[in-house]
Amino acid sequence: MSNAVDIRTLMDVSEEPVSRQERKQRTRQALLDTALELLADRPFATLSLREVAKGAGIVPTAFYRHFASMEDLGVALVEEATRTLRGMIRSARTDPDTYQGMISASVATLHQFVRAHEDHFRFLARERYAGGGLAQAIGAELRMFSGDLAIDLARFPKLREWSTEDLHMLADLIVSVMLTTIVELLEARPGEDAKITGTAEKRLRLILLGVPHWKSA
Amino acid sequence: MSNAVDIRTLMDVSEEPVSRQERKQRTRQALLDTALELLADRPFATLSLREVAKGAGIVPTAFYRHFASMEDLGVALVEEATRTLRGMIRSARTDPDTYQGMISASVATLHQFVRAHEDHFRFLARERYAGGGLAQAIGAELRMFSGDLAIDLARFPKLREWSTEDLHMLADLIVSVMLTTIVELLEARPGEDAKITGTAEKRLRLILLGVPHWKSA
DNA sequence: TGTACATCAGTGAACGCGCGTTCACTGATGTAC
DNA sequence: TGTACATCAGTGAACGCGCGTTCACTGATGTAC
Repeated sequence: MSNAVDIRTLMDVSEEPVSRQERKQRTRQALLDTALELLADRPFATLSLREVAKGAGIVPTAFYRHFASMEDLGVALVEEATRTLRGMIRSARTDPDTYQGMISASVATLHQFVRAHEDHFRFLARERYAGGGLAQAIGAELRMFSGDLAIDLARFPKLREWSTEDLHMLADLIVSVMLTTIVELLEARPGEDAKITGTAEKRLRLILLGVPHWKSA
Repeated sequence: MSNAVDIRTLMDVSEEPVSRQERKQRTRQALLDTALELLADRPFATLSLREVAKGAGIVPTAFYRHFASMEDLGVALVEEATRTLRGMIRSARTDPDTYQGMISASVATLHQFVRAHEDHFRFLARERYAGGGLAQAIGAELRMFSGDLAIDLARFPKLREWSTEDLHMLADLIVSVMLTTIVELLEARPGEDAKITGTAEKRLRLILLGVPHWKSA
C-alpha cells in the first residue's frame, strides 16, 4: 500500500499533448482510486478529504474542483462499483439452458469478476451494512439485481408457475448465497478459491434441488 | 436519540448506599450503552472517545479508568453482543424433532431476540464487514456458531450420512439465511415483520426440501 | 464509635495535531481575432 | 502565425474546532486501629 500516485497522473509521459479536460479527468480518477485503496481495511466514513487529496497528489483545496464533498465522492464510488457489478451480471446472463450449466458458469463468472475487481466488491460489501446514504444506495442496487434475477428465473420451465412472491424469495436466496461467496473470496487466503467456489456451487445446487418439490403453502 | 445518561447512573435515587465498585460498574455500563446508541447509524471506527465519555456523563480523561482505549471498549461490546447471540442460539436449541417445527420455532426465536436486542444485532451486522479487529472477532464467533449448528444437524436421520464438509456447507447456508433475515428485520419498516419471518421460513423450507435428494457428487 | 490514613473515580487545564473550509493567488491551457 | 484576453485546475496561508492523551488535583468511599 503506497501513498504515491500513478506518475502518469501528474506528469505527461506520452508524446502528444493532453487537454485540460483530460488532465482534470485523470485527477478525478486518481481521487477515486486513492479512496478505493484506502478503503481496503476501513469504512468510508473514516476517510478524510485531506488524505484522499494527498494520495491523489493534489492540495486539499483542489479537491473541491472535482467533488463538492467526500459524500459526493462516495456516491461516485458507488456508481463506479455498481457498474462493475452490472458488468458481471450481464456476463453471467449469456449462458442459461440447464441448472447445472447455469450454476457453474455463474459461479465462475462471479469468481472471475471478484478477483479482477476486488476493491469494488470489497467496497460494496463493506458499505452495504455500514449505515448512511451509501448503504441505502447499494441496497437499492442489490434489490434491483434481485428483481432482474427473479424475471430471468421465471423463464425456466419448472419455475413458470411460481408466484411472483416465491420467485423473489428464491432470487433473494440466490443473491444472499452470492454475497456470502463474495465475502468468502475477499477474506480467503491464497489457494482457497477452488474450495470456496466449489462450496458456492454446492449451495446453489442444494437450493435448486428443492425447487421441483416446492409447494408454496 | 438523547445524549443524556440514565439518571440513575449518576445520582443515587435508591435508599441504600452504593459501593464504589457498583458505581464504577454503572459508569462502565453507561459507556457501553452510549457507544451502542451512537452506533445506531455509524460504524464503530467513527466514534470518538470524547463523545462516548460525554454521553456517559463523565469527563474524557475519566474514560481511561474503564478502558485502555476505544478499541478496548469495542472488544467489550463484541463480548456483550455475542453473549446475546449465544443466548439466542441456546433458546433455539431446545426444540428440534421435525424440520417444520424446527424451522418455525427457530425463526420465531430469531425474530424475538432481534426485536429485543436490536442494538446488539445491528452492531454485529455492521461491524462484521467493516474490516479491522472487531470484524475478525465477530467472524470467528459466527464460524463457531456455524460449527455447532453442523453438529446439531448431524443428529437428523436424513443428514446422518452426510460428509462433514457437506454438513458445514449446509450449516453455513442456514447461517447466511439467518444473517440476511436479521438485516431485513433491522431495516424493516413497522408492520413488515410477519412478511420477513414468513419469507425466512420459506427459504429454510426450500433448502431443506433439497436435502433428501442430495448427492454430494 | 471515632480517628487517621489509603484508595481511586472523576476533574480540569493544557498540549500538539489533523480536520474541513475560506480566500486571494498563479500560471498553463484555451479561444477570439 | 501572432497577440491579447479568458478560463480554471491547482496553490498556500489561515481559521476555528474536536480530537487523544498527559498531568497534577480533589474529595468521597473504604480500611485499619
